[in-house]
Amino acid sequence: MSEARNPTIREVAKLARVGLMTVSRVINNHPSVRPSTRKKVEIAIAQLGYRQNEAARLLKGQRAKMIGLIVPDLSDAFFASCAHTVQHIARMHGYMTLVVSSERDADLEFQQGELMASRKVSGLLIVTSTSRGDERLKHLQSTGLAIVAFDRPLPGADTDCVVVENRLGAEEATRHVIEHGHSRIVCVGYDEETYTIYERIQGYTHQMNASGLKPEVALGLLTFEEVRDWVKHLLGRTNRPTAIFSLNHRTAVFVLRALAEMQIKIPEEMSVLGFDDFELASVITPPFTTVAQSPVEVARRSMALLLERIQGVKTGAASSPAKILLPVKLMVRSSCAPPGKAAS
Amino acid sequence: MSEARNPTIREVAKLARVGLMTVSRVINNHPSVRPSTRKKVEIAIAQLGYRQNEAARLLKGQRAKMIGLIVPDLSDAFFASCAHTVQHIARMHGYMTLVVSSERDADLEFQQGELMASRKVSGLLIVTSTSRGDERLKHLQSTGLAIVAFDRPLPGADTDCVVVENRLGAEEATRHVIEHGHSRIVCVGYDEETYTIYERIQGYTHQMNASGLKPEVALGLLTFEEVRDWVKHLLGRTNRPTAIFSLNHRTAVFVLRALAEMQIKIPEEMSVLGFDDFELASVITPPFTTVAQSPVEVARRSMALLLERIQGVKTGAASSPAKILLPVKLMVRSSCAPPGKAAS
DNA sequence: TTGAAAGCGCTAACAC
DNA sequence: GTGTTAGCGCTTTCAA
Repeated sequence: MSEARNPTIREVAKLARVGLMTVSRVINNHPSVRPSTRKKVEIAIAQLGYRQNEAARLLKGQRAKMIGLIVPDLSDAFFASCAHTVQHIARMHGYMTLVVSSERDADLEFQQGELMASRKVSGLLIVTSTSRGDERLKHLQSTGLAIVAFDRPLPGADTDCVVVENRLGAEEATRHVIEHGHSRIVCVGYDEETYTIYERIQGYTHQMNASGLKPEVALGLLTFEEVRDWVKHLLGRTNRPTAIFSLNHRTAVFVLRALAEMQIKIPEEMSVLGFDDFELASVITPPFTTVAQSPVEVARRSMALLLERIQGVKTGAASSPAKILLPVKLMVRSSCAPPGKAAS
Repeated sequence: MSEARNPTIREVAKLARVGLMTVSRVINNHPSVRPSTRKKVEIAIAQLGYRQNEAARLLKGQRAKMIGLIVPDLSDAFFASCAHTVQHIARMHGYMTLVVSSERDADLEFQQGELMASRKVSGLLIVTSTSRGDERLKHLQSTGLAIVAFDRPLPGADTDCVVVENRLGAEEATRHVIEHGHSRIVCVGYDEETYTIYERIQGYTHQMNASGLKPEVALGLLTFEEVRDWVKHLLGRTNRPTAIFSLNHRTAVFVLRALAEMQIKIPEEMSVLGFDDFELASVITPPFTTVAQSPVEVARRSMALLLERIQGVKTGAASSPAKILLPVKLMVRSSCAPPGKAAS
């Protein structure tokens, strides 16, 4: 139990034979310190292995060198990748990252956001699970906290925001299927409350209508069993759909599993494609066509915005919120083909 | 900019018409407060929406209601799942979670661990990337910090530790292949420095030897290209191996990809199995046989230990370190079969 | 059982 | 350019 107490600013001052404030100024890069003095202090700091005590700074009203990250589900590959990148960049800039899974619960999200704010984080990065109309988190902004929403805008959004071209991506995917000659294309997803899904539905619907086809959207399929039953039902229909477009990863996996279980051949008997790429998409049989978005890029841009905003808050410049729209990419693989005879 | 300053203990005291200390005692559940007094204070607290200022507590030498989590790579599905669970449980107990990816860099890991300690986290949960002989992190323990290692023990370990039956799992997997009639079974992984891989190699080797077969281990295959070349070389050998056992997820995916690219049929022309289960293992063709471990369970047990230890540190009881060994499960699917003619 | 005083390590405001 | 003073909100010590 060698209670090696950390050296304080006072000890540094004594060793460098200067006043407390001089040390403080050196630490905070205040300009008005003579270079020679600065040198002395820096040497003392190095010698003692001095490090700032954040608690003391906080008590004086400063913000912590921490940023908060709230995502719906940290065990989701997409968000995990975002978190990884966020944390990495944060570290590069001297911040640590407080991470929370909101479990897709708006109340929890709000409560944890407040908690982070009360911990004086410098900024908040958030993939919201609130629905339209829930603007509770926004008020944190007025306390001078930098906030960036990503993947989905914060309702009533006047925060910086980074999202991808969900609508365009879904349109392109739908067009891709249509160009293969399909006309009965259904799309599946859970929960149109979620901004991303909602947007993708819009894209899908728009493209279907533009091509004179009738859109058909299935929602609320949360478990594998539900998806399987739905697929089964689908296959039994007269004039059954010949293509399935899944609006999110989870559902895509369920569809694939269900189809495999029923020994339906992809793409001969059913074309399938999904939104959200995944590592094994090109490894599975057949290689799965998806709309890919880059979690790394989303996180990178979000952090850049946040860091800027943190600077800005410091210098008092509350510029108007930035809106960044990132491209997606249709990864054409082999799960789409012209509708086969079996399906006609 | 409604600078709604948080109420302080002083204001609560004034409102409740008691001294500062009484409020402090109520907050900290100190026994010697008359129930009636306590009541008054509690009402005042509720009325003002008072919350403790952690910075001030820290300054007085208390620990933060935070725990630190260090993993090699947060974007890895296994660790992401661990992080999710850790964070969840931490939250349930009133802690926030500081997360760091060490990028498999021992120096970074150490540095971030120290940083967390200087932030006065209550406990540290860590999947180390240090190799045998690097005991730098251990000294943090002597400052009274609760530490639990999981997935891998901390070198020179006298910390609590939660790991899985890597050795037994590898043995069982190897036996499974042998029972299918294979005799030329190679195993692949990256880096035998990593504890888990090392253990699995031991298990594989032990079982091979026990069955009178010659073990063959390929290591250091980090990129897809390297794996592909290795697989290609393997297939060209006279008396080529008939089964590949991958010791980690990443390599397994590469092997699968390489085999698919070369149009080698699994399991007819090559049996394959891997350590570490993944969501799509049962969806891909053919369903992939793996040794599964539960990240949720690993994280759950680790957090339980950490929470206990935090309590213990508080009450001064430094019990001897717990070592927990969690079972793994061989998920028999269809990627292993008796060696075919093509391979003989 | 309760309260008053001291000070944790730092920085903002003001002197020099 | 540099030092001195006064707290930030809390808990620890000691006195009542």
